[in-house]
Amino acid sequence: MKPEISDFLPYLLNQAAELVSRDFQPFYKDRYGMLRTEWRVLFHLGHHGEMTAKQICEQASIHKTKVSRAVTALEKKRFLRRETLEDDRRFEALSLTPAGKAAFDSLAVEAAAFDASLEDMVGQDDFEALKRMLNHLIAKKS
Amino acid sequence: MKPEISDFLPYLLNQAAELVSRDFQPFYKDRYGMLRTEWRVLFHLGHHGEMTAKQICEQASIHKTKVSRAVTALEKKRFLRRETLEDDRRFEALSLTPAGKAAFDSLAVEAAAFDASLEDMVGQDDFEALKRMLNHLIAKKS
DNA sequence: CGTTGTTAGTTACAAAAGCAACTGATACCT
DNA sequence: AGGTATCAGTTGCTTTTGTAACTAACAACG
Repeated sequence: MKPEISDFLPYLLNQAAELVSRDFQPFYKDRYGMLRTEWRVLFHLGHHGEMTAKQICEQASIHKTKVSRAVTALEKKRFLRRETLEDDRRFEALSLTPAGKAAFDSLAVEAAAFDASLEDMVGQDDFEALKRMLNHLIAKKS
Repeated sequence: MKPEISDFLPYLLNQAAELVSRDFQPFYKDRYGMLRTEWRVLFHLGHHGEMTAKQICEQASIHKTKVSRAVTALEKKRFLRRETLEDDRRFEALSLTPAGKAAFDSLAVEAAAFDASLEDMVGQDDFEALKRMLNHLIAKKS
């Protein structure tokens, strides 16, 4: 039997991620001029507070050069500040400035609304199940 | 209550898609020197037979410039041939050469095995449910 | 016809991502 | 201490992507 394209999970994940990301992009791009990686870094810092670049790399599975450039860009936008750790001067503690926090708060509200719209789209039960499965898959893979 | 990062569906989809894609990449990259978009185009042609570039764009939600370049690359690799449609000479019918079919067949087997390994990872019921939900989401979004 | 508009696909240029080599700092090992 | 290895983060260079303008073919309307 011929394999159906809609049966290959990597394809489905890519497609879904692509479509959903594209729809959310205007929120951080138009208002704040952020790139996707910048938004992701801001998101992580907003959620977890102070982190090092390495921690962001690991948690978000983003390559260190991408994070490095996003951090530089966010710093230039005055959304983030860095402070070298005194016990190990290779590390920098990254944290959001008040302006960064404000941007994060505002975007977090919009993200929540966007998420809710996705929930409406697929139905509440499926939505929870989908998140659970994706978390499971991510945990197994990373 | 603080929103958890693992509760934002676009983030989860991106993360899952990224991790899974990265794992499958070696199959088409190392053996055939293909890029991701090339593999996706090959995949579609392998499944659907003859198609135009536009049809691939629509079905796969890939931008036409990306498809155009992937088609050129696949043609250079002798995996694909184009034939201008006589009833409307703007269109080109794209089809796989025997070499392209062979590559597709081989990759389709590996893709199926890869998919099965993902099924093992998340469990059969969740796997089916996940695919169903993603298909549903994609249908609603595109 | 011929002019205007639209469509499939390409190309040129700019932005972003990937990769490998690098810097500065720490750890380890003798 | 001195030498080597390792690690966090950056930078330079190449590859890939995104955007907009373009070409060639068709359509519609006068």
